[in-house]
Amino acid sequence: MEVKLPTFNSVFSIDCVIFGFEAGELKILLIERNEEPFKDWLALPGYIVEQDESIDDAAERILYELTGLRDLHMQQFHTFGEVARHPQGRVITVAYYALIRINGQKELRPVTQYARKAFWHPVNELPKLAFDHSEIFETGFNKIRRRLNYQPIAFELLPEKFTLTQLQSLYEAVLNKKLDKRNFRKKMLSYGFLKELDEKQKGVSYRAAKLYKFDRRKYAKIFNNELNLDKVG
Amino acid sequence: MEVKLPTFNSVFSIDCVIFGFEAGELKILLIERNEEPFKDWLALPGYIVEQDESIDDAAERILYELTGLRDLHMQQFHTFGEVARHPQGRVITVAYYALIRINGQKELRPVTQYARKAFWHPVNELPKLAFDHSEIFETGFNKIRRRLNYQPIAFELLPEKFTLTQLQSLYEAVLNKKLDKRNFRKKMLSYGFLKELDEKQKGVSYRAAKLYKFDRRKYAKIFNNELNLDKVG
DNA sequence: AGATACTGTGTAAAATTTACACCTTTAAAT
DNA sequence: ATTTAAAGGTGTAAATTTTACACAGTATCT
Repeated sequence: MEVKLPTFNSVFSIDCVIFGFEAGELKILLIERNEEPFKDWLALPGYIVEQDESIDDAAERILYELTGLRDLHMQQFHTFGEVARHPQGRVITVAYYALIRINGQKELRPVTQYARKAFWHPVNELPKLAFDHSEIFETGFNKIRRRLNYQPIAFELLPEKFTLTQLQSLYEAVLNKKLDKRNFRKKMLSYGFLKELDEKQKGVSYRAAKLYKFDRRKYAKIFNNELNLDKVG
Repeated sequence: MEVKLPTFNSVFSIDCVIFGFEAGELKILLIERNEEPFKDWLALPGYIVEQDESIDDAAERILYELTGLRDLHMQQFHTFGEVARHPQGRVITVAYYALIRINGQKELRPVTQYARKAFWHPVNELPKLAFDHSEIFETGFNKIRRRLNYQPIAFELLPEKFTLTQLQSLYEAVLNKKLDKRNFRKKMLSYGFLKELDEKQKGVSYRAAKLYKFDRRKYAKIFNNELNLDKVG
């Protein structure tokens, strides 16, 4: 492939805002950088796109290399292109988000040197991050807050089987407000895409709640793969 | 500024999906290309980002150079990064949209050689466009369709003074469905951000309609600069 | 047996959305 | 002057959705 295009020393990168939900708290994935610039700072997992990979592929690869996580459903949400956002040159970065079940087993283990470690951090009280990563995080958080209302993203954060109270507290964490229990349940169940299981919560020291499952097929059928979880909050 | 980053021959570009509204029809701005590849094809206005400009600045400049239009409120909506989307090399493009009042006076005149001419084309029955521009257009159209419901973008497409029927037919054009006249008016007026003027439409051969103005201040006050024009359609 | 902690449930009032049709006004045509 | 054509402008009742609100039931632990 002959390249005739005018070029300059420029780099595409990817940054990832990965949300998880644990102990009633919303968290994101951070790394501790092991490379200049911003060595030792906390940052979003992010790195440089290769010549022969699409940005979607790059996002998956980079997240894997920096955190050991794979096969997330990542989605681009904004591109940051200020001239001076990177101290070493012109770097335009495409930001992606994903949502994931945090899971004791899944180990976070960077497979490159660029990150010393990767870990979950509550979205409240985030420290200052490297580069413009604080801004990227804010933009991504606003994005999923809005998307919660018309896409079934909540279910990607919960275990496969969950109670209605868990679902509600996730909504409360993302929207940052209290919801009414009876109204929330009525609304959620009315959609018809939650499947009630013949199973109950285990290991709690109080009355165990029923477990539910998100039924992706029914959801797609009902909403033609999108629509209007409006006014849950 | 020392560049230590790994690089490869790569290019950032911008493509613009500019919407206008005229004669009850939604249109977008196309150019006729005067350069290989895709010479003589129709395309979205788009070109390459310079080293020392932010992508937002680049979007404004490029639109101006290819069409003569300036000072639009452009907003990024998606980044396209497939490896082979450009036949001459790796080009990642950030797509922007803007909405504008089409206006007999405003002349469309490219100021570079890259475009032979620029013109408005109805969004229905678009021909095949260069590169992946048809896909970019579709993505942008879906975006504004959704945004219509929670951002005051409709008013950017209409003349400063407009009738409620014009407003309604714009909504109908974007959403591609008929709305009920009485309900539409009730809803729109209930928001309280439309200012009724002491003026009527002129030059029509039937009863002239009242003119209204979008009151940006009231809008911001009411909605804290955003929210919920939900369920107009 | 009692304490603790969360589960699970219904109803009435208020607000919003929907469906629906005809008379009025203006300019142009006759 | 009268008629015609074309769009302007208006209200109400029914249906649906949203909201506000409280307490008895059950599992576990001590």
